[in-house]
This record gives sequence, structure tokens and C-alpha cells, in this order.
Amino acid sequence: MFALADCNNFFVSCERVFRPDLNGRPVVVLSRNDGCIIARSNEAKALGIKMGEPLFRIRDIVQRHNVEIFSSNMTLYADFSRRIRSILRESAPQIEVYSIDEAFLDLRGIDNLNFDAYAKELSVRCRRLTGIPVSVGVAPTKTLAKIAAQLCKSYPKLRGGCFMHRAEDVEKVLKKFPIEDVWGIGRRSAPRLKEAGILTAQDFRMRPEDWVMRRMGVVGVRTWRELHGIPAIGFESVSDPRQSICNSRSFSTEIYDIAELSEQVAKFAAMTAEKLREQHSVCSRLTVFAATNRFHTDDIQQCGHICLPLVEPTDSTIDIVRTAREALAEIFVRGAGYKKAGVIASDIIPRQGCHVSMFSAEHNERHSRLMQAIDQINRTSEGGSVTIASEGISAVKANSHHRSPRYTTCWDELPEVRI
DNA sequence: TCTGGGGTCCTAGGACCC
DNA sequence: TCTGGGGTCCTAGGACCC
Repeated sequence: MFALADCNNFFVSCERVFRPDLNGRPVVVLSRNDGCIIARSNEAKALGIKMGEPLFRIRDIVQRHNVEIFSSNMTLYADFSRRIRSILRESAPQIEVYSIDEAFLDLRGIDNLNFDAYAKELSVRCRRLTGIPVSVGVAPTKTLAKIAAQLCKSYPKLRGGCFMHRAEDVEKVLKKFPIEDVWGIGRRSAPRLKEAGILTAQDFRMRPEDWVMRRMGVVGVRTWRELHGIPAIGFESVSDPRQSICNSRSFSTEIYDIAELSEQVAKFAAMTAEKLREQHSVCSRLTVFAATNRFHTDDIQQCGHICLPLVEPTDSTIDIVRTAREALAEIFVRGAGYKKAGVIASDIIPRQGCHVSMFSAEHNERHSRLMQAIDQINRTSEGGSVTIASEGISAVKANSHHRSPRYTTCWDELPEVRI
């Protein structure tokens, strides 16, 4: 069996831990820059607020129903995520961290366990120790476990845990489960499947395997098998190092000046280098892109990108920032108002055993010692106190008008306690 | 006025090899 | 009239996830 532990309305739930007055009220959390809705409480969902909806389009709903708005506070959410993961690790031999708010648990080889009680107890334990409501689904495959966890959210009677394995129960559930909500069926496949008369997970499961193969390839077949209770998606308890690392942002206002844009790109490059070092990797290709506001169709539209090889595989902020700035100079167009830019590192390999030429050994050694020192200083301070001069001293241009305090990680931000 | 930021895997087609 | 038959590697684009 596999379990999926899935935090309900995760970002909203984190905010509510310190604002219990918001229970029962519509709450949303916004993307960076306060642009789109990325998390909703059940009450907000009931108002018809959609995931990914831009805030400005639902202003009237927000006012009419007094919806509480939060800018995203990733520091807070990451800390809750870490706490919940540590509880899950105590509760299963292996866990696979799937996202900030979801993890699979490997229960294979365990058969003398009341899985239903296990799921419910785990949910209660997470809630009691962190304040976050967590749904736990247990089933013979990861895809079915996802569905079981989903069930917990619709049926409070399940008390946060659901064990789904008996053939007749699975069939009963899948008959009611919309095809577009199945893990692996995305926005392109769902309409096509519906055209073919497949409306539920059960409809899909009843099609022959070769029909699925023809229409959706091996990826579709994996989902099909998983729905039949045959594991087809591997369990990966240790995550491989990233094969690409991207840092990009939209700006709160357009940037026309190359010097200003260059500072922003330098920051993204520095963040990329830091993440490379974090996973002990080096990269040998760097892509830089910059784009104007695609929603302002009357303005000049520019969407440049360029991919440069690095002379040697590197994780040095100095080398990566320099290359990124050179790349930006290549694609920058005067007169264009840039709204978004980013840096992507690719061709990533482990740092250990990476081949460097004899001539650059000393260069690498010096950079490496410097980077270690910088990382060490920055780890102990918020926001990075040592940076490269070309990053400038201003922060990334972004709106964050509704951010809550970093309650669990930043002492200075704790609100005054009134007794 | 306002529109997120990160990833992975698979496939098709082209370049190139013998 | 007629034009081989395999391979591999790389890339771009599409689809999916949160």
C-alpha cells in the first residue's frame, strides 16, 4: 500500500494557524507580486473563486464577501512543510516529498496494519502538532491514494483518513470521480476524453489498454494501470538533483533601463548559482530570457531568450552573474518595457569528479572558497547580506502588500502579545 | 492600473554516423 | 520507372504536476 498525505488548502491553513479568527471565513493567498490566487479556503472556493484567477478580476467578490487576502509568505509555509514532513517520517519507513504540501508514504511490506485507523491517526497527529488539517489516503497505487485523499476533503465523516482497496469500493468511488480530477489527466487530455464519452475515472478504466496507448501513449497507460491497482509510477524516496534550475520573476512595473534590468537578472543568476551549490552541482549552460507584458498587446512586444555555454562547468556566482549579464546585453531591446525576466541553468552535473582544465584549477579553487564563505554568512542572515555588486542594493521589484509575519522563523516579526 | 514560479517526462523530427 | 537500412544524439515543443 501507498499513502498520500495532502495538506488541505495548505497556504490558507498556515495563515489560519496564527489567525484562528479566520476560520469559517473566505481566505485567499496570492502569488508573488500579489497577482493571482494560488490558494483558497473552502469558503473562497464556494464563492466561485478559481485557482490562478487574477486578483483584479475578482475585486467585487472580495469586497462583497469580505474575503481576507494574503500575499504569499513562503518562508512561513516552508517551515510548516518541514514540520509536517518530520511527523510523516516518524510514521512510515520511507517518504517521498512530492511538493510543498504533499508527500507519499511507502507502506509496502506492511500487512498487519489497520490502514484505515492508521490514516485517521496520522491526520489527527499532524493537526494536533502543527495546526494544519491533513488528508491521508491509503490505496494500492499512488494514483488511487491521491483519490482516497481527495475523498477525505469531500467527506468530513472520514475524519481525515481513508483506506480504499476493496474492488467494489474502488469502483463505487471511481464511478463518481470526474476524469479531469485524476492525477495525470491534464487540461488537454480531459476535453478529448470527454468527447470520447469518458466522464469519470471508471469510464477511463473500462477502455481497453491499447485504446489508451493509441490516444495517450505510455503516460496515459501508466495512469490506466494505476487506476486498476497495478503500480506503474515509481516511489522515489531520495530526490535526484535538479536537471535544470530556473529563477524568474515578474516585476511590479515595467523596466526600460538596461542597467536596472541587469541588476535584476544578476540577482536571478546569483540565486541560481546558490541553488547549484546547495545541491553540489555545476552547470555548463545558461539561458537568460526577458519579456515585455504580454497582456499589454498595444505596447512593443519583446520576448528574447539566449542560451550561452559556460567556458567550464561552474557553480560560481561570479562566473554565472557575468555570463548572465552578457547574455542579457545580447537580447535587450531599447524602448521595450520588460515585465518579466529569468535565468535558467542547464546541463547540470555533479560537482564531484567534474572535469576542469589544468589552467582553471586555481581559479576554481579561489572561487570555491569564496562561495563557501558567502554561503555561510548568508545562511545565518535573512535575505542575503553578501552579494555581488552588480546585483545592486535594491530588492526585486515586487508587490507584497498583504504579507503576514514570519511567525515561526523571524523573531522580529512576531506581533506583540496582548494578555 | 492589475495577469506566478517552479519543475519533470515523452515524442517527433532533424542531423549525423556507418 | 528506379534512390538502403539501420543506429544515436540532440532539440524543441507539448503535456503534465504542484
